[in-house]
Amino acid sequence: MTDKPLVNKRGQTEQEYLRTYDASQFERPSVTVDMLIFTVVDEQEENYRKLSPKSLQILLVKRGEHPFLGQWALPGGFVSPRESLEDAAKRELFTETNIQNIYLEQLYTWGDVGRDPRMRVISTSYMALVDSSTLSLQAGDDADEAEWFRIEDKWLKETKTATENGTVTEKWLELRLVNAKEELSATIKITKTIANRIVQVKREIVDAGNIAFDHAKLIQYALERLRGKIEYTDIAFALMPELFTLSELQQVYEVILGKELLAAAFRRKVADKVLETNQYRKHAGHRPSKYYRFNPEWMEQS
Amino acid sequence: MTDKPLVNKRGQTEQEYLRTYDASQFERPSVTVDMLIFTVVDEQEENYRKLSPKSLQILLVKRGEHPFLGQWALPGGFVSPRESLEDAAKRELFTETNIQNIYLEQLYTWGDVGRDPRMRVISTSYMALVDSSTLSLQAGDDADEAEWFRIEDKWLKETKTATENGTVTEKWLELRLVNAKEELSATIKITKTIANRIVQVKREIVDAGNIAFDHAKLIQYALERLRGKIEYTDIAFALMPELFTLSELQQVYEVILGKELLAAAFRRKVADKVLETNQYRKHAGHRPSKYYRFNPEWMEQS
DNA sequence: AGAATAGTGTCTCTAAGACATTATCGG
DNA sequence: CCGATAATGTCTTAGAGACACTATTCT
Repeated sequence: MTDKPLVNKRGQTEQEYLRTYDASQFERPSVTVDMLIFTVVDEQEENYRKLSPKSLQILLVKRGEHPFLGQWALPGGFVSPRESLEDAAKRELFTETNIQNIYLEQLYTWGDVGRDPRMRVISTSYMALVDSSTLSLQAGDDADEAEWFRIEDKWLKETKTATENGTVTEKWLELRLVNAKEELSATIKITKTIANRIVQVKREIVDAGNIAFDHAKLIQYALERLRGKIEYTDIAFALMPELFTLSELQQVYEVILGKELLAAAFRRKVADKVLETNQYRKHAGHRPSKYYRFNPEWMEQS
Repeated sequence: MTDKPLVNKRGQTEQEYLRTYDASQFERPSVTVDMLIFTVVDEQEENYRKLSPKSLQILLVKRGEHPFLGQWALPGGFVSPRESLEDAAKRELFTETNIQNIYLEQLYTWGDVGRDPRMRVISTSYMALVDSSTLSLQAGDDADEAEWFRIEDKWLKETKTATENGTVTEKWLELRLVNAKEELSATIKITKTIANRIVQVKREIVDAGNIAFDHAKLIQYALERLRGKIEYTDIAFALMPELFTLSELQQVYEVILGKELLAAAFRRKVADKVLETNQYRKHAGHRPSKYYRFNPEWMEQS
């Protein structure tokens, strides 16, 4: 940088400083990544004319070791010294699903003390979105005891109280994760405090319902983020196969948002984001629908 | 939980397992928090009739030790074993500014290897928003070499290339941090890859321009998040004093978004979020403006 | 034929953009 | 009076919501 080497108060150059630096002087926490792997799958439908309803699913693994032995947890693991956080997330994703190159987004880093009874653990959660048609090729392979759960949440109750300089709103939610074999149900309390024009949100687990660690909280948070992001970005396409009909796309929006959308408005909204093909989905007992694909020219803002 | 205690494959109960657990078996990274502390201040204005223009500022500290000795860095420090991530952020904020109970939000966790030449460091960045009127009371106190910098960014150039199954957009930005005494200028490249309907964004420092570590990247990211959030949340109020005029509020939006807004539309938009007072800002060489305060009853969606 | 979805047309309503107009001060 | 900001009125435009209507298939 300059001709004269920079020295610190003890007269050391950078090389000297680094040579004598003791990296072990601070006690360090363990760092892990937790994966929130979502997909949307078709449920069974007996009436051949009707569209099969879709459901949002999340991947969990059964714990084979203490703590929380036998309970269900998010896939994840320790970040090794030589890999970046994102590489660790990709590695965990690959070992769990055998899939690469899918949508992956860092969500939040959970750093409360006491999250893990063994030691201090700080963990960063990543959300991955998988197209279920890719997935079905290798469902239930080597992964011991990894299973998909249908995910739903239910509003339970809400209270709002006035305080000296603002309000406090408490909201209770039930998070339900359902499988052919298992049914997990957790209760989470979300407290929103408004004081002195500052909004703060806190999440607490009221009942973990057989979900290990604080993972019920991480799942609820991810679901909220997924809902928020699907409205103003194009992440929904990461859940779709290469070719899809507009009705299928709309179903994906509906199952994530948990409400029905009007077809006319929906089609107007996505019109610029998709490209027509000349293929049709046929043999469905009703008018065939055109297949579309994602339009990569569509530039989302940012 | 049950009468028979759960045991793992080695026949251990949870108590036995935890007693024999070796917490030091994995090599662990250091974890730090980095603080992005923003405020909006009035610049000088000679014409007594005109409103003083506002500028967005960020707090930096001058490094007194290797590495990056003499360069400017974000305030921050190590997370200690007994405090949560958020507590660490609050502690750093307090030691740096003497302020508590302000807006604080976790932004992102940076986990690339080689971010710090001393050792593996993973750091979580937190954004804090400060009302500058509170701040002026204790500006430039004990904090050695902490200073506010006016922050601006400038679009430099953009390229868009078609690839096999999507597009790649590269955008170069200049980040300028200006002070009475110093002027830092960094260049950042943002690469946005769209492949197979999946969007990925990567940030790289092209020229760190006397900003320590990868902090230029963290600052640019925080600025982008601040811009995004001010549009769909009410965080702007965290930057305002208790009483403010609507023109002042509009100025804050304008300086953060970097564009002018139409007064009529702006007033319609914030009308429900504020409460009138019967006080006026006078002696300004023009029609007095009414003071408003934040309306805590205004519920933002979430 | 009829049950179902696919796809379009169009009216209404709301919110944002644009811009003109009035109000009010300090000098 | 003048220069400046404060505050409101109103026309236009864009987009979402609502809903009716037409098109097309398979058993």
